[in-house]
Amino acid sequence: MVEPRLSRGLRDLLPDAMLARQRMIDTIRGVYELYGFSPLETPAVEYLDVLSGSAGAEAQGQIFEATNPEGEQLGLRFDLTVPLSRVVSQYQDLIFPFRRYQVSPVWRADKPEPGRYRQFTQFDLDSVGAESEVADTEIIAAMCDTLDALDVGPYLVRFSSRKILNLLLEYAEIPQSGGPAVFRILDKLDKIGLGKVKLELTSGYTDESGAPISGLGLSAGQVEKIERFLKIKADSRSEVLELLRALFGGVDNAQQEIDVVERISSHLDALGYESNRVVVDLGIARGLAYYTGPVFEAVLLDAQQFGSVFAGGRYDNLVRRFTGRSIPATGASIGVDRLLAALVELDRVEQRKTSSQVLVSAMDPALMGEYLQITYELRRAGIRTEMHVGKPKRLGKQLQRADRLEIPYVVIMGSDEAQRGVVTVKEMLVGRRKAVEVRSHDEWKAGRFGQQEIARKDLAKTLRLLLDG
RNA sequence: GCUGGCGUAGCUCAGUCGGUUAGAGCGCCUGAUUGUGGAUCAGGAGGUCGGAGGUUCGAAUCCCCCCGCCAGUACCA
Repeated sequence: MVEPRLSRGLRDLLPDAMLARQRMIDTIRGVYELYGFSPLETPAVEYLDVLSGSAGAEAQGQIFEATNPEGEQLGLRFDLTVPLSRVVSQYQDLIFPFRRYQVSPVWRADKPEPGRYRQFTQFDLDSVGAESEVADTEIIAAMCDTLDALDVGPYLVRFSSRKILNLLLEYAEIPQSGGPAVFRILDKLDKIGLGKVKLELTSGYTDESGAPISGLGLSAGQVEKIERFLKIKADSRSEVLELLRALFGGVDNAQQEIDVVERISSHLDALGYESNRVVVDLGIARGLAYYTGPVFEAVLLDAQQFGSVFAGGRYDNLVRRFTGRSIPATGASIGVDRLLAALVELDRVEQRKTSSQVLVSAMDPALMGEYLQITYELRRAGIRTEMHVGKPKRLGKQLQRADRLEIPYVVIMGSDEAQRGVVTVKEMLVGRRKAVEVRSHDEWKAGRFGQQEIARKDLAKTLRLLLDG
């Protein structure tokens, strides 16, 4: 015997999880198609060198490796952006800008943690070949429209630009090569607070568990400049940008880079995406390794512990390793599993165990054909219907199934109903509500809760009304 | 990766000075009720005590190694 089991970090998505998830994916797809993006699918497995070159040394350990029968080294994709850059490099006769969406699982050999799995699904939206910040604007607007369509409650999209962070390095007189280390610390601002960020930028400290955190060794003057940058806050995007212009007054090229962000902001203003949901937040850093321009991320304000559920940015250099030249690209990615987990936590998704709306029960073997007729009549009327497919046995078992699967209606027809040309429709919820007050089983059985008899010919019409009502 | 805690039935757990046949609650199955899902009652199934090795007349219990899970911490293109 083999023990049925999954390797760590992997999980099954049972029907109740899948129903909510598929509804979510359908909603997102609807918004992306409204924007005129087109679908793309790529294989889960790629050549290892196609995957690994872009990611830097630390990514290597996170790739699940595989081989094919020819003995070639392959790996499972760890994001959808690298396969996209392969595709746009490989099919140069695509019509650019290539605007695509893709929803697919990706694999990372990380240590699994709550809400974090080794296989998870991303839903990406990207424009490849568009240099203009209009493309970035569209991505941010699509993020808002998607979150609205998903009815996630209050959220905030924050954006900034990787180039502004590079200007910060210049302003604080930190060599560009020190950028990643500095940004990684700034990225923790929300989590650990300004005090610890400053310590980590300078001398380091020892945390509560006694673990030493080493510092970067920046000078007090440098840290003060960084702090001044981080403290830029204002009610509107344009005020933030004005303060930034003032702070970076003496930095070369600063005004042009700020102009880019300003143009995105004013496009968003013109479209009605205002500072109540899209803000310029200079503290956001994002993944950093391949972003070259604007970066964005969205958080749900009532579920901030889930972090950013939707994030992205501009990455103009990613295809260079395939083609030798840069193609501008910008996009964003939804962590489908993380966002769904947040919505479940917020009780903002309907959780069902089946899509069935009606169960047609079967009691009398002689009426099997009739049960099938009823079932298909309902299906052809667009009502999601299942029929009792086992032996026609105890009605109680069949009602129990409807109860457990939360199927709202059961159609009951025995020989007496059949003779009279009627069927019984039972609304399960009524009995479920009554159950708390009913004491004796006889009373429960005799109650026939939520049942009504209707003419056989009116069945589909009646159920349609009940379901729509 | 590091530190600590924990692994006993589908789930939550009890059971260690080593001692007969490893228990409970919930859940599941069957019946009371072959036309009524809740409740109740009766009966039943379900265990390599995480795995391998060791000590012992005897190990769920003690020792060693490994694996897994949980919490914190680090990392996360």
